[in-house]
Amino acid sequence: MVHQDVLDRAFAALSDSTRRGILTRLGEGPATIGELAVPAGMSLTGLKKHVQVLEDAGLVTTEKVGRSRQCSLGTERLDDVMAWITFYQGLWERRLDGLEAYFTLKKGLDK
Amino acid sequence: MVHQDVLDRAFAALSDSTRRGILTRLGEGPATIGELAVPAGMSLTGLKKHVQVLEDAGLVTTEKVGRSRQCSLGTERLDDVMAWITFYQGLWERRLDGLEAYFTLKKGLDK
DNA sequence: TATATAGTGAACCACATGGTTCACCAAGAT
DNA sequence: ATCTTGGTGAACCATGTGGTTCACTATATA
Repeated sequence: MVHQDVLDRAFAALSDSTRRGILTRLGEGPATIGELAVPAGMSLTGLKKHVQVLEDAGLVTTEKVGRSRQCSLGTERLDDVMAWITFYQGLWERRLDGLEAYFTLKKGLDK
Repeated sequence: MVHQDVLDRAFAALSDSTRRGILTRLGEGPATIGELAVPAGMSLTGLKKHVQVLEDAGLVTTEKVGRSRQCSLGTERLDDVMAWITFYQGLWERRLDGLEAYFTLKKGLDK
């Protein structure tokens, strides 16, 4: 799928624990590819790809400084992701309400 | 990756708009594979696979009734997903605080 | 200037994903 | 008893993903 919307890319970027780890690390401040690669136990090339995915999703910004690349948390605040989750939880709660209504009705009919 | 944790599976399941559409539809009440396949413009087999992904993530439960299969919203409330997003937004806000502190400091030094 | 270091791109690999068709089975309808 | 319908599993296909190695560039450092 070449054409993914913002939600697709954001959710996909977050579906990997290595990438979530990178975000967590960057929450403490910027880091280079190498500094991120060591704790991830991964090659520079491999880690770079993860950063690319995060950058495409707007979760990370990078800047080449000297011979290394500084990675920082990006501009995407995940508001849309949060909104979708909240929306879903609304559906879910209403589903529960429906079940409760059903059982209440059933109880009423039983007695 | 065979061993995915709950977050991995949940985020991955939500990273596809067809699947998010299925969840939205199921928020209005249960539906069969066929009823879900029509609006998705997809074969029964294709749609069944999406439902399987959602079921593996705990987002959907299904039950065979007669010759059709009833799909409903599952037990996964996405609390952990919500928690992660909230955690991330915390990181992000603190990052902003850091920038603000920096500029405040810089301003102080400039004058 | 020579050497070490940080990152990058291309090529490759195994496996996952998102879809299809086809053959089949079980359950309803006639 | 036959026919139709809803769903399923297997096989297949193209593309994506998560990782590697290797050759290379560009920047520091000695």
